[in-house]
Amino acid sequence: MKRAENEAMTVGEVARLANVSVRTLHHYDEFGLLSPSERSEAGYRLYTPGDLERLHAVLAYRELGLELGAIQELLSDQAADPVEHLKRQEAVLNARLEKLLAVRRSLRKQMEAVHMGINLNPKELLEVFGDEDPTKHAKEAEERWGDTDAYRESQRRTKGYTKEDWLRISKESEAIEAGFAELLAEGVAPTDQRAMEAAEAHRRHISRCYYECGYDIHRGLAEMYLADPRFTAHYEQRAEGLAAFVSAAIIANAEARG
Amino acid sequence: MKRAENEAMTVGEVARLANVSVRTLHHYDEFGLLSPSERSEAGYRLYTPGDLERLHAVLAYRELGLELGAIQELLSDQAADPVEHLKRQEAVLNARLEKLLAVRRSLRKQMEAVHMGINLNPKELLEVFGDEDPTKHAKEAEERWGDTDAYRESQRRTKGYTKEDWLRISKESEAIEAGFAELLAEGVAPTDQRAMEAAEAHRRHISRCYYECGYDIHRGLAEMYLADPRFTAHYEQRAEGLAAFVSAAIIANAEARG
DNA sequence: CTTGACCCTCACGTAACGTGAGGCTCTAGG
DNA sequence: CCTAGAGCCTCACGTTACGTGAGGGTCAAG
Repeated sequence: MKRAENEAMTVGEVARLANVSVRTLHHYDEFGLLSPSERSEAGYRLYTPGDLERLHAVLAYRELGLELGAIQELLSDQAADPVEHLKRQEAVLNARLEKLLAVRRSLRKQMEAVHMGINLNPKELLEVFGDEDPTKHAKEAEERWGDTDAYRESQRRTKGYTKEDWLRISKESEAIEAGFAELLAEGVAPTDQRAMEAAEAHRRHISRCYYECGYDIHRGLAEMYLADPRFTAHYEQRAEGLAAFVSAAIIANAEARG
Repeated sequence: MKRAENEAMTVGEVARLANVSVRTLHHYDEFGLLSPSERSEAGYRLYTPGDLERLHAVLAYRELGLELGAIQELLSDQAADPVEHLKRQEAVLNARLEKLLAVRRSLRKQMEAVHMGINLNPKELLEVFGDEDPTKHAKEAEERWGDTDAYRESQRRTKGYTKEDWLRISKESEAIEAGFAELLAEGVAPTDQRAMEAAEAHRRHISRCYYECGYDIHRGLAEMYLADPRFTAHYEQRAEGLAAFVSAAIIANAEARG
């Protein structure tokens, strides 16, 4: 057992986990996109958790149709912190989603046309494919992204966060959580007006600082706070029952306003 | 001007229209997937409207990630009428959409984790990519589709439409349209209860026979009936003002129930 | 009758792996 | 201890869906 203290995984294990082929991992290694940080004495590739994280980013970008070279550039971009990557990924993904939705609209229009015995002319149907696929050939990806609404939107919110900004954001979330904890301590019900206001503040905070968070998405977060022990723990370590309280408040708020 | 009566288009024109490269069209020709039905005396490829229709189907399937060989099989499948193709495309597309939405959920979870200072373990993040991409390697596509919820759902509705079924469906839409026309003739307002019931019947008819049609999608159809002259004409030829009436009734119904 | 925009047919290049070939390495069982 | 089988290694050529010229006709305009 030359494997680093049970930490590292072999190619096969990683491949199964990420549902990619071993060859793919070899390829990424060869390409220099993802080289395992360790090797066993026998020369076996050993992937650390850190490597897995990188792999995750790679796969996320790949899923969005970026070329390996472009992915490499993005991942080696020093100026980009993890949140930046996540935002980029979401921006590209949103563009991709919009495209697919457009295709679906076109499909439904065709079905409706058949339904009504109408002949659509092929030219107009082809137009759906006309708007450039924003994920293809993503050289100068930065520029391209500037072209998508989603990215502009995302950028508009995050334009040049400075250290002070981050400090302020972190203080804000602190204040919001503290607010929840206080209400809980006072014995206020999560369906109370004040709890719902706290939930709304939480939602708006996310929307301002991270991503557009509608009521349905917010509801999803509420569920996760209870379903995922790590998120639960985050709240529980401040006060017992806080996770459930926050979750309930968010849901009540979503019901009321969403 | 050897071009067949102004009907056919050259590669370049088609390429621009469909936003693909000329080479791509050459490739499809060479591959036998889409050979223009005509050639000019000089040997220029000339695409007829029929060819454009086929190209549209090809691009739709391609957009969904199918391989050219698979697309060819599908398009040469005699047993499949146009509606069948559209349904297949929608089924695959829905699977693709679900996948992307899953990735987006994962991204948001990560952002939320950063937001809360939590460390997600890479293994679980990789799991998002774990569920097979239903569009990849679409040999025996039929079988694979049988694996996606969307397709089962779609199939469940359409299982073995016979000629009588089609006749019944066509009679149903006839009846629905006649119902609208009658209400219009009686001078009933589109916001009237009876008009909204007709709209609801229309929506349910589509849902039963074609695809899941929610209120928002239905609203989209209503807009299209006014925006696209061919759809407008379809209703107007039955009665003047019918297109606007149907459209208004659908919207009223969606507002009320959606 | 030339010029520029298109078109043709080869034909080789590329990206992201797939698919063996030939050969170590590791762990469980006899 | 030894062997089988599953897993790993490094070449290295194959594949898909085009990209990218090369070399050479075609066509409408001036």
